[in-house]
Amino acid sequence: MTAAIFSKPPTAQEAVLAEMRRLLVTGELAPGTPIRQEALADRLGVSRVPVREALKVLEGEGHVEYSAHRGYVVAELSVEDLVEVYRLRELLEAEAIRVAVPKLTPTELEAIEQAAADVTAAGLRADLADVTSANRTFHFLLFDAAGLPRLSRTLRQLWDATDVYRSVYFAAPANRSRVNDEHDELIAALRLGDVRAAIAAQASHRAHSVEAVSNALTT
Amino acid sequence: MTAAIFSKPPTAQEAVLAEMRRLLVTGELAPGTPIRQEALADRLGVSRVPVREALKVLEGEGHVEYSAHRGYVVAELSVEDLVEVYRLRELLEAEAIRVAVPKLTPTELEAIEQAAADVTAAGLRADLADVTSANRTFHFLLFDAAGLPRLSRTLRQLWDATDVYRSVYFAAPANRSRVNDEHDELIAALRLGDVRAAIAAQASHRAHSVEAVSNALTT
DNA sequence: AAACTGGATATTGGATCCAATTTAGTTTAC
DNA sequence: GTAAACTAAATTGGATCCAATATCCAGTTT
Repeated sequence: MTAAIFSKPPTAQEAVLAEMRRLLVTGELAPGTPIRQEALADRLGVSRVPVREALKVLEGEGHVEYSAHRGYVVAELSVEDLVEVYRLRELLEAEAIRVAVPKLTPTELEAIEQAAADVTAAGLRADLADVTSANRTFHFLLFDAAGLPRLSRTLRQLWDATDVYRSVYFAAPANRSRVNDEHDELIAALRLGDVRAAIAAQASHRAHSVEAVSNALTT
Repeated sequence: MTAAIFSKPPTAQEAVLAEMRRLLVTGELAPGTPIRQEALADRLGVSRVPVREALKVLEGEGHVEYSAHRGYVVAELSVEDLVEVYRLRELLEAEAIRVAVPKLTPTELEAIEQAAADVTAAGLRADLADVTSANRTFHFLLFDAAGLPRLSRTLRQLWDATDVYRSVYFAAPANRSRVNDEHDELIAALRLGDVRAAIAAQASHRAHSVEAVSNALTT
């Protein structure tokens, strides 16, 4: 009897971390705002200690910036940063696809297709949070299939860095429907085991989103 | 009288972090060993709080692994990990060189040449720690010249992950002298502004070290 | 003898308290 | 009137204390 379904936060730092991530992507903690540890701790019903540990994690991921004795502020993302992130994603996602596609099992492919369907379903419900998370699942099922843990980790960091803007992107129904088409195109390439086409599909997919988001940033 | 030239540790977590990094690269904290927070804190003359914050940073960098209520253990690096790290370096360092070389200023080039000289000098003194740090300075002067902060950050993470083995590599005098030649070759390419040659030089440089280190790992 | 149970011990997780530093505001000197 | 210097408040950094969890070991049961 492998244990109960304990929905669980086994530890407070994790709960704090999860909640802070939510605050960051929803923009409740907006870029540039200083983070008052005590206020945050009170709000989450814990002491400052787990908050500080969570902040150290977020600092490592680049979501907050730290200055000794001065505290943490929510990191800002410039257009240059955005372009850089997408360029790095281009290089690394291509590698992930190169490695993953030849080893894709039918089971993995099926899971990917299911994830794409989830994106579509969430899109029809206009549930932005679900779209975002299903979309992430879709892409990382593929990336993780490469079996390169550090590559996955690095890609996750890069995705995290721009997560704030992903829900903005999915807010437009036009973008949501285009994303579905692009996912289908990628899946078709995966079914054929066509590495080149898969990389190309992922590239145009990425290009569309960087364009949309950088427009949103500059305006 | 603004005090001394910041001999420095403004904060204890940073001091702990620096010391732990040293313990990790020297192998005094060997891969696989559990980290007892209190023992470590006593040893460093601080309480457990700054130790825990430093550990969170190291966790983010992949140097230690964490399990709730079970604590931290020093991460192990398999040969597969090593190969993966070097493959990612290959992709990202090529990009850094592509961007940096065309914008290299004479000042930057001079600094790079100076760093190469420092590597040689430290090598003659057989000062492994200095060789390692001068070597790192040499390469990152070039990478940083690309002006892409996230790329630099990611590359630093990858370098850090294998730092443990770098001093092993430099321990052999033959490796030290070969490294000098390879640095010269890279510098020559930089002087000419030859991106392709610079990438090639960096690639063979990297190939030699991955070969040596993975030999050391398997034996 | 093997497996389970209970409890003692070690270790981590979190809360509270105090110290150190920064920041803002005010005063004072020139 | 401006700028340096001092003071007070806010905020972070660190230490200590207590709670929660895991680990280890003895004892019991089968």
